[in-house]
Amino acid sequence: MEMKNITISDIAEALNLSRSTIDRVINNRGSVAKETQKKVLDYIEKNDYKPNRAAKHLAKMTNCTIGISYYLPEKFAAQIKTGIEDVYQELKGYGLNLIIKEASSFAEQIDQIKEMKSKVDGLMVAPWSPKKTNSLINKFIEDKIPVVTFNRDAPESNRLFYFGCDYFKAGRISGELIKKITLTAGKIAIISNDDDLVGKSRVQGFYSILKENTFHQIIGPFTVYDHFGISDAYTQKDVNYIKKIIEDNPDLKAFYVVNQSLYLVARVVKEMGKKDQIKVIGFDLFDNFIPFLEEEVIDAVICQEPYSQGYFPVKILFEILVEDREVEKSEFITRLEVVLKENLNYYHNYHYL
Amino acid sequence: MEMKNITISDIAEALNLSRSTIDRVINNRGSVAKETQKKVLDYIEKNDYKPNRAAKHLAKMTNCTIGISYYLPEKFAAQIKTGIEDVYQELKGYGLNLIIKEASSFAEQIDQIKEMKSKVDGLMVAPWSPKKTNSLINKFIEDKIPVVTFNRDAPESNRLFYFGCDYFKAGRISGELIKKITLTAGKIAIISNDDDLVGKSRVQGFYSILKENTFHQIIGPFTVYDHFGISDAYTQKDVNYIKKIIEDNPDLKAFYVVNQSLYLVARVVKEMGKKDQIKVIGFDLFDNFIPFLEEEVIDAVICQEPYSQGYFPVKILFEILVEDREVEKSEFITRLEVVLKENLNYYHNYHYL
DNA sequence: TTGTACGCGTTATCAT
DNA sequence: ATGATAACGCGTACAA
Repeated sequence: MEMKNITISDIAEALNLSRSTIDRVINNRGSVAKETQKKVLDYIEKNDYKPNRAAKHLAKMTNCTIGISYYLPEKFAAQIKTGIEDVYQELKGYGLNLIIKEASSFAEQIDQIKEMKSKVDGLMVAPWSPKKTNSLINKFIEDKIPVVTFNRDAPESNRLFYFGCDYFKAGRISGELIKKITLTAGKIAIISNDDDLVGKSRVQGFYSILKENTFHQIIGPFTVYDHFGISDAYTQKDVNYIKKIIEDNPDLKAFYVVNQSLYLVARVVKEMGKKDQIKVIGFDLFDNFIPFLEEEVIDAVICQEPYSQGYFPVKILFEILVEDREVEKSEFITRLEVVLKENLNYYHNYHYL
Repeated sequence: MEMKNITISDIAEALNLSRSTIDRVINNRGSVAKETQKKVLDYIEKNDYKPNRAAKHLAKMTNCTIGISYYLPEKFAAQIKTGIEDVYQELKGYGLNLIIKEASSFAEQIDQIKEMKSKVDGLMVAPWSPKKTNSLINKFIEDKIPVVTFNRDAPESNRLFYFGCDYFKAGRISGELIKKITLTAGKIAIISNDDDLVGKSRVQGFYSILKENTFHQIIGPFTVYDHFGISDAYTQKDVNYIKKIIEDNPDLKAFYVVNQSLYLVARVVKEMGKKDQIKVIGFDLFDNFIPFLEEEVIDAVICQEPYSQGYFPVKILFEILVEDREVEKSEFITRLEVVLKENLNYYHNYHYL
C-alpha cells in the first residue's frame, strides 16, 4: 500500500539540514558535528529509515563483470549453469555481467583464467588442480580482484570463500546409508579411480563410518575410469571387470561408486540380475543414472546442490563487489542430498526461479 | 569492468529519436510507426539492451506491502520465518513491506486475514482449513489483490499458486525408505491423529507404496495427539500407549509417525532399548528430534524445505506485484529431503544468505 | 506519431 | 562543518 518509506530528503527537511549532511552521517564520511550526527542518527532510528537500494544502484552506476572458470563434467556443469543463468537473469538489470569460460583441460583452464585477469572485477573458479592454481588466485587477490572458489576449493590460496560440497562428509553419509540399507553381512566393493581428488575424499569419509563396522568387509578400491560419464565409452573389458568382481565375490552386498562409472556398474548389476542382492550407491545425478534409479538398480545417489553452486557464489560475489558486503564465512558447504526413486524428480533439473 | 550497458538514451541518440519513442517500443504502449518500431527493435537486438532494473524500481516508486498469515507449529514457523527474514532483507531496499500475522487458532487466522484486506497489495497464506478459507481468498482475488498459498494449499480457490510440499509424495518416499531400511519381515505401525489433513495424505502416500508389499504388515493408524510437539506435554498415558504397541507386537519392525509425536515415539523406543530392532521414521526437523537422530533412534525424517517456503513465495509475489511477472506454474512443489544422522546439520537452521 | 521535461532517492563534486 | 547541484536510467504527464 502507500507505506511510503522515508528518504534522505525527508530527514533533511525534518531536521533543517541538507541532504549532503544526512548522507555523510549515514555513510559516515566524517566532517559532521557530533551533535548533528546524533540528531540525525536518532531520527533515523525512530523513523526506521531504509536506504533505497534501487537509488543506490543507480547513483553508483554499479556495473561489474564476474569471470567464471571451470573444467567439469559436461552434464554436471550444465546443472551449475542453470543456477548461473538464474542469478544472471536476476542481477543483470542491476549491472551484472558475466564471462563464462569452460575449459576442456586443466592447462586450458589456467590460460583462460589468466586471460580474464584484465577483464573482470571478480573471479569465481572451480580449480581442477587447487595446488597448481593457488599462486594464480593469489595474483588476482593482490591486484584487489576478489576470488571465490566453487565446487572445488583451493583452501591454501587467499580466496575469499569456497562454495561447495564437503566430499569427506559426502562419503560419510554414503557410509551411513549403505549401513542402513544393506540387509545382511557381506562385502562392499569400492569403485574409484586414483587420480580423482574428489573421489579420494569420498572414499576416506566412507571408511571413517564403516571402519568400526565388522558386519561388512570392504574390498577394493577397484579402479574404473569413468570416461567422463559417456555411456558409449565403456568397453566390454570394463563390463567384464565389474562382472568379475561380482562373480569372484558371491557374498558381495553393495557397490560404492565414487565416480561416474556408476552408470557402468548399474548396467552390469542389472544385466546380471543382481538388482535385489547387490545395493548400489553413488554420487550426483547424471542423465544416464536416472533409469537405474527409477528401477531401483541404483538405490540412492548423494547430490550436492549443483544449482546452488552456480546461483549463490555469483550472488554473493556481486554483493561484495557493488555493495561492499562483508563475508562472514570462508566456507559455504552445500547440503548433502539423499536422492532415491521417489524424490528423484525433485533433484533432476529442478528449481524455482 | 567498464562494460557500460547501453541505455534508452543511447538508443534514442543513435537512431535520432526521442527517449519516449524508444520507451513506447520497449514497453509496447502503441502509438509508434511500424518502421520506427522495427528500427528500434533491431537496434535493441543487435546491441543487447538490458533494461536497468534499479532505474525502473526508482522511477516507478515501487512500494508494496505483502501480508503473510499462518497458523502453524511454532518451531516449524520459525524455520519458515528465517526464509521470510532473508527475502525481506533482500527486497526491503526495493520497497517491500511485510505484515506478518501468526494466528493461534483457525478462527483468529480468518480474522487476521480479513483485517489485512485493506492494508496489503498481496497476500501469502497457509490456510489451516483450506475449504473454509476458499471464499475469503476469492474475495481478495476479486478485488485484484493477488493471493498465493504456502505450506498448505487451497486448490479450489483462485489463488495464483501454491508453494509447498506434496504430502502424498512425502508419504511415498517414506514408504520407499522404510522398505529399504527394514531388514526383516514384520509389522509397521502408523502413528497419526485423524483430524490432521497433512498426516492423512502422508498415510495415503505411504500405503500407495507398501500395499503390494507382502513382506510387511501395516498396523494402525494408532492415534496420538502431538500436543504441537511440546516435549513436556506428553503424559504417562501417552508413553504407555506407545509401550503397549511395542509389547503387543513383538515382530514390530518400524514406526511410521506422521505428526510431531515422533518425539514421544522415539523416547519410548529408546527407553525400551528397542533402538536396533525398531526403525523410526517421521517428518520435519523439530528441535526435540535432533538428539534422537544423532543417536539413530530416529533413522530418518523427511523434510520439505521450510526455509524456501518462506523465501520464494514472497520473492515471486513481489515480482508479480511490482514487475508484472507472469507466473507460469500454479504449483511450486518443494523438494522432499531425506535427513539422516550424517546430513542432519545441513537441514537444521541452515541457509546461505 | 513523436518529443519535452520533470521526478524518483542516492552519490559525488564543488562551493561556502 | 554544511549546502547546493548535477548526474544515474527510466517512467510519465503533457505538449507538439
